[in-house]
Amino acid sequence: MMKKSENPLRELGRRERQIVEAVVKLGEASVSQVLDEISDPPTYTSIRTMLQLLVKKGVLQFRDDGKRYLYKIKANQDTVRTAAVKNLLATFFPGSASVAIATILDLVGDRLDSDEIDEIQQKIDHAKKENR
Amino acid sequence: MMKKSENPLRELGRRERQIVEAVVKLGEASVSQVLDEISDPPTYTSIRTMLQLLVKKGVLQFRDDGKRYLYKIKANQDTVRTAAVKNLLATFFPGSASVAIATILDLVGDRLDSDEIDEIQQKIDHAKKENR
DNA sequence: TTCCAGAGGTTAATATATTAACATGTCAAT
DNA sequence: ATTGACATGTTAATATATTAACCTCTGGAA
Repeated sequence: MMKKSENPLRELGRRERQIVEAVVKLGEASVSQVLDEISDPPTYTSIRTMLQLLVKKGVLQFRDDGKRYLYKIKANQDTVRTAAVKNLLATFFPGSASVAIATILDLVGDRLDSDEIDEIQQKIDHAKKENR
Repeated sequence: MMKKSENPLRELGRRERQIVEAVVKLGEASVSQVLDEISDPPTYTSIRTMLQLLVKKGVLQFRDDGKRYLYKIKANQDTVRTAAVKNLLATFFPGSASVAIATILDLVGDRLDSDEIDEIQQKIDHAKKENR
């Protein structure tokens, strides 16, 4: 039924979003790690409060790791990624996914290794076949 | 110099962001159009207030169109798109741009027309050459 | 001509996000 | 054993985002 907004990041305020994105990027993170990841951070305590809040909101979850907590996003990583991509396409590249891909390639194309290129090539070939 | 945060959307609250994204998606939009674009909208007046605020913050600009205003994002579209892609990659696909592309292809691959596929294919070929 | 729909101007109330103070516990090094 | 670094628990103050009321203006329909 897809309740609670299909995008786990849409309902967040500025700082909340920033913190969740840091956690997503790190995969799993302690308060300190989040603090280090943020460029214009508030105090340690403030970040802690936000992390707690995000847990209460159901966006993050946490577990014990010795004496500290490690936080990570509650939703499945693939779900999160897919939602992020969907939003990117719908908002910034409506009806032109190829331009989105072109933008990515322009940004990082020369840093892809051949394995990755092959992988993409396969997907393209598949798309070609589907489309024929 | 890249002041004022390299990403024009990073500093925004929940609703602010939602409204800016609607404007970006529409390219240029009136208050009513933004209202129609939002799934859980507040009142017309509230949206108007937010649009004004976003203009004051320098995120949007507006112009007369007969008796109403049309709003659009202030930054160059290409800048906005690039920033969005950069953020997507850094946050959700760190070090794996190819997975990002694969995700896009999985989402819309079967809806790409052959022109678009060719375009992507060219970019891939180019990347292959660069990488050799 | 009157009236209504739909636009913008201004200002204030409210809700929420954000920050952080203060207190306590624990472990490791001295 | 004491101290300092680093962690959490709790609670409150503050800033900001968000909502919307109330007003005027204008053009077209009745």
